[in-house]
This record gives sequence, structure tokens and C-alpha cells, in this order.
Amino acid sequence: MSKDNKELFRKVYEVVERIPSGKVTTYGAIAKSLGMKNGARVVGWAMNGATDPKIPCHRVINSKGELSGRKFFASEDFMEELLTSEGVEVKNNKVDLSKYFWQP
DNA sequence: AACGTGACTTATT
DNA sequence: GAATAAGCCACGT
Repeated sequence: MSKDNKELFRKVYEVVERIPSGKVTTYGAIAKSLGMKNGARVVGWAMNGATDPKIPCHRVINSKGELSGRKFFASEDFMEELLTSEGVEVKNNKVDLSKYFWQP
């Protein structure tokens, strides 16, 4: 219906907030959880409009484990610093999803 | 309404 | 493994 878009955004934020410290998830996983097959782009768009500072967008990365959105943070290295600070090992701007992947 | 863009994903070459 | 193409959803102009 009409305000599905807002609901969709709200759901994305809720899932991202639920990501435990020291873990990461992918755009596709979130999108799938929301019922979208390939809504990964929408998840990224939702992050762009994330007015809530409590949303740990740095824990959301792409399927390859790359920190795709690091450029959107205060500093390009800030995202890597946050993840490393929480116990996530970042190698060459990539994270080992086999160990740190969290599924909603 | 149409076109282009984007913090994506998967498959193909 | 890199580059290309196609697919999907939402937003701005």
C-alpha cells in the first residue's frame, strides 16, 4: 500500500540495530529477511537516509565482506576502526563472513 | 510518467 | 579473478 516504503525503512533500521557487537551482516541478508529477493540496494538507500545515529551501519557490508559504504562515514577508515574495535578482523577492507556473519 | 543513479547480487564471459 | 550484463527496489530530477 501507500506507506510501505516507510515501513520498509523502519524494518531495515530495526534489523540493523539488532546486529550484535562483533558481528556483521550483508545487505542481501537483510533484504531477504524483509521478504525482498534483491532489495539489497534499498537497504543501502535506507542507510543513506538513516537519521537515527543509533544505527550501526558499519556492521552492514556487501556479500563479499567488503566495506562498501566506508566512504559515507566520517572517515574512510572509521568503519574499519569500529569493526576492529568490536572484535571483527578486517583484512584488506574485507571481513571474514564465515566467522563474523550474523543472520537475522 | 520517464530516465538516471545507487552503501547490491548473481550469472556469464 | 576481473570485467560485463541483467535483475531488482526506491528516490530525485
